[in-house]
Amino acid sequence: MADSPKIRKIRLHEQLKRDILCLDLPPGHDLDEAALSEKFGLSRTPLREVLLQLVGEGYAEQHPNRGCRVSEMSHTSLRNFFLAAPMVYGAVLQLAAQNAQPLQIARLKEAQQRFRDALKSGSAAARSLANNEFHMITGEMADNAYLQPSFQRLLIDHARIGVTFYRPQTPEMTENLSKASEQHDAIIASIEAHDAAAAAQLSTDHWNLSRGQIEMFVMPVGLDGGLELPRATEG
Amino acid sequence: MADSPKIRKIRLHEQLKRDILCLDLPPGHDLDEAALSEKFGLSRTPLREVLLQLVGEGYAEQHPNRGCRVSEMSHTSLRNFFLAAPMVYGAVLQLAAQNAQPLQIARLKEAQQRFRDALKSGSAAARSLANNEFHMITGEMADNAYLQPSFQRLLIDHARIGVTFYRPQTPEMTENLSKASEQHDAIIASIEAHDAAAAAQLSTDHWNLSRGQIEMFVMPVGLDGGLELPRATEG
DNA sequence: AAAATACATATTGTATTCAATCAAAATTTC
DNA sequence: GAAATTTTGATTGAATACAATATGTATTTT
Repeated sequence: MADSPKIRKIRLHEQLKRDILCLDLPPGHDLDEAALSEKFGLSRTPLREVLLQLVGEGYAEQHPNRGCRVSEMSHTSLRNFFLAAPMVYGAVLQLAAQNAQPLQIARLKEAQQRFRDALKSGSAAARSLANNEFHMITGEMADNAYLQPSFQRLLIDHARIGVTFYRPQTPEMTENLSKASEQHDAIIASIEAHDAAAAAQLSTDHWNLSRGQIEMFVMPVGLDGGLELPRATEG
Repeated sequence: MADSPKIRKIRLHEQLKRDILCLDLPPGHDLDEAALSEKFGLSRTPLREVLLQLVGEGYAEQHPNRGCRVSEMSHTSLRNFFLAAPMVYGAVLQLAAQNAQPLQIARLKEAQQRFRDALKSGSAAARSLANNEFHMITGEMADNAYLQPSFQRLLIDHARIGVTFYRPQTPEMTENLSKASEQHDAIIASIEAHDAAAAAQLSTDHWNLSRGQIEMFVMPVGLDGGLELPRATEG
């Protein structure tokens, strides 16, 4: 097992990204330099470079003299997410359909297989990470350096939202997950056919499904029946 | 004149950004650590952090064991730029119209004044930088952390393209510049009126004007008259 | 003479050390 | 006893020293 500082640095980077995506490192969590430095066997200098990279990629935020923290997720960011995501996702999938290379399509199919596996046996985190990988590949396919940065940031919070909200607890939610998987298959087909229009439509559909799922969590149907509510108090 | 390492670091960051935007540091130019370190009176450690930040912001690219270079601009990137820019610019201006704060509007007006000044007296670089500041403020107004990264990257290359192509050499090009200035005024008005639809339309107009100007350079009208052309040969 | 290999040099990457800044706790003063 | 100030501990930021990697040149071999 090769193990050099360079390898450790890459591992650290990958590990932190995964931990942030699946909320093992929750929003706002302090990324302590000394602790991480010791844990990953790297001195603080290369470690800080990794943290700066994460900041550049949108995984973390830097506060002067206060170190780095995992990017926050507020109600404001959620709203902005819903505003930007449909547009960027649509554009990316259209371009993906136009530009996808055979090798990338093969990788997309593999990712989709992993997503299917995660649906059966995995946790919410595993599903979300697999879904993230799938969409990351579509981003590569689009091959547009100007869209990529926003797309990447959207994917970060899409994954984190997914971990939070995609915990199937009702039959309808489980059904939605298999629908999402079917849509992935359709997306692959549209990309393989280089059908940009179909890809755009599928993007909309996929997005609407995702949004519906999230809405079920954010705005659940109220509970029926005889809860004894305390009298309202000011304060 | 206060002068601490922190200040020098910020100055270095600002200076490099400006130099890259106005092509004083052209695409592909090597950002030598030792040289910059000496020039700005900083050790290599904070200098490297600035370079990493520039990489994260899209100003530079990092190659393992080969240091950092100013981001490249190829025909591919130009095409991708034209694909992404109208969409993102439109979205940003709409959101700017919705969300702009009075203080930001005041700053936008100041930026527009500087743009007007640059039109009269400045160089192509000065005009492009002033234009860049104007649009940067609209990006702040939009206040959407997901769109911001792509918008920022577009602005970088918009500025660099501007320096290259916005050198008025014909009356029509000069006329275009004052049209652009008028459009800025109209954009300010639409933002101040919180009229998102008007802002969207102006974004399209502004973009079309910009694209037309660039096209005049990329695809100039052919030269008339008696050039003795060699016989066509197969390549 | 051309190609390949080895060596020298320059540059990047990492580690360690030192300085500055911030937050919190304890002491002093009102 | 409460508020303000000083002091202390911890953490971030910068500089220097060291190691590894790559490129270019020179020498050797075919």
